[in-house]
Amino acid sequence: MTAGGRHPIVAHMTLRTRFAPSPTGFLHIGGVRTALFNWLLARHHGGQFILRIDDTDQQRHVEDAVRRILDGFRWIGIDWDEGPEVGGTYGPYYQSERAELYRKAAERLVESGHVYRDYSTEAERTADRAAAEREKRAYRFRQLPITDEQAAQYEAEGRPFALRFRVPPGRTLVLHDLIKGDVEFATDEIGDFVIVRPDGTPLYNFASAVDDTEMKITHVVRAEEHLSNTFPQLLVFEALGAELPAFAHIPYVAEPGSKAKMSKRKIEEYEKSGILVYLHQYIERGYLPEALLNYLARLGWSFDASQEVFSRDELIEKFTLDRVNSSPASHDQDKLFWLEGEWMKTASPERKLEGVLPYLQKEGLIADPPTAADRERIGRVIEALGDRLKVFSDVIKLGRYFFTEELTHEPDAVKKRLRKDGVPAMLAELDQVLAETEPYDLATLEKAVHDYAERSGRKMGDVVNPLRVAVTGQGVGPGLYDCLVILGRESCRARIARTIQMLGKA
RNA sequence: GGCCCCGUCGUCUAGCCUGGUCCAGGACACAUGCCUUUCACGCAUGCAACACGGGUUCGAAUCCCGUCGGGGUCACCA
Repeated sequence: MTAGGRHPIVAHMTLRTRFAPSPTGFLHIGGVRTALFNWLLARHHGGQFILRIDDTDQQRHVEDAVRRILDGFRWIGIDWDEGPEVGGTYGPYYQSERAELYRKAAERLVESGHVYRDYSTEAERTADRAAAEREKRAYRFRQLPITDEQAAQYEAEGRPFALRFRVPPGRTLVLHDLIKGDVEFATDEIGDFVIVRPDGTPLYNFASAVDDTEMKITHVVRAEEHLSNTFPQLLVFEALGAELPAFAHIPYVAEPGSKAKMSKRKIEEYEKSGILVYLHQYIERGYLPEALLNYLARLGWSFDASQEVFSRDELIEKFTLDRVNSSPASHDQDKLFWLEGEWMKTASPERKLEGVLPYLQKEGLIADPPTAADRERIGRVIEALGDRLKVFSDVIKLGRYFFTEELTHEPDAVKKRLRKDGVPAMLAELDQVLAETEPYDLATLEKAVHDYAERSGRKMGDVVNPLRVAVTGQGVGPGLYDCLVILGRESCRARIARTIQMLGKA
């Protein structure tokens, strides 16, 4: 038996891909990337992308988790043709609502003899597994010998049973994976696997194959940890007499600086070192969706030897599976951040203003809703910040002082720029310069400060830097004259006075 | 442990299928310099890799074998 065609992308049929998240916790960027590859493949070929919720294993709080997943996709710009909220002709799209479909499929497999009732208990299986381990042989579940009388008796007792797939011995399965190439797997390596629990709920390897068949999925693109799982699924497809989809197993996303898969247990550790692994963390920090989309697409995929920056449309146009790498890629926070900066450069002032708003409001630095004056000031701050603003939340770190009269001096900057002989006296003179500069605008201020430097025989750096720290409290930031103008004369003079006072005290 | 996948600069990758144009190209990061009032941006330069060992060949990152390393999977999880 072989799976997938050699020319799997067939023109006459519509290409259909799917992403099937289980609604537990948050969306991981590795998961988003898997969804993205599915989506790009569908969009590139004018096909459909389906969202299916794999919720066979849990009951509560599913709706909330699903909503978070959906919101995440909407944010990054991945839309789905069928699935939750939009419906579709092959629904329902929640596995928990597809019980009847699974039951029918299981029934067919029982009738055709591919599946049998397993009355084993957990204790028995545990013992067998332990025995196998002791004897250093692999544990593979096989049907226990059972007499007709026993079977009849169990049935009469109403003894619970699971449905197991009878794996044919001695066969070699071949998968023509679109990324990994041909992969062979011996059925002797596969134990008889459970397809339906005693309570009637289906298991992944079965439900997945049934759904992919029913939903007419043509291309299964998923993370490579499913590669081994594919073989039992192949058996299910075959037993069902279903047409096989093509498979593409993409490498997983490894943790930064390593080839190890990102681990849920290390999330806190990652966050401490500035590594974000959940989609919502990027949203909360004010990343641009196109930057993350660009980054995720490039992780394990490339178009040519040089292009790094891709718009959404360009990705759709250029994405093909044959350019997907077959080895794992580790998450690179620095590269993402660089891409973020590249995309932020393309954002309009209006968009930046809207993006920055929530952070200022959360900090109580502007009114909610913002006043016209707030908007006006934010616009000027954004312009002054320029390329320094990489993610929206940076507005707090970089520009807090524009929105509050509280002046907190950064210790390092004070030490470097203000703790020098003659600085308080110079600041007092500069205060006079600011007081007398008329009009109080960029060009005039610049000339005034220049003249002062010349007059007092100082280098520009020795004037400008202390003055910056005096009015902003920070050693780095936008151009000094931008700061002076945005802050305004009165505020600047007040800040200088406070700085002189502070220097006198310490 | 069995089986399966993977192995090019620190990282993302191009090149590998169809051996020579590769003393291995691009990007991020890092370093230095320029620009500049700081930082960011921009520009220039630099650092830096074919996991190892055999073989095939006139010639190997590219083909073959082995070793080592990393990962996945062996569930009534997905």
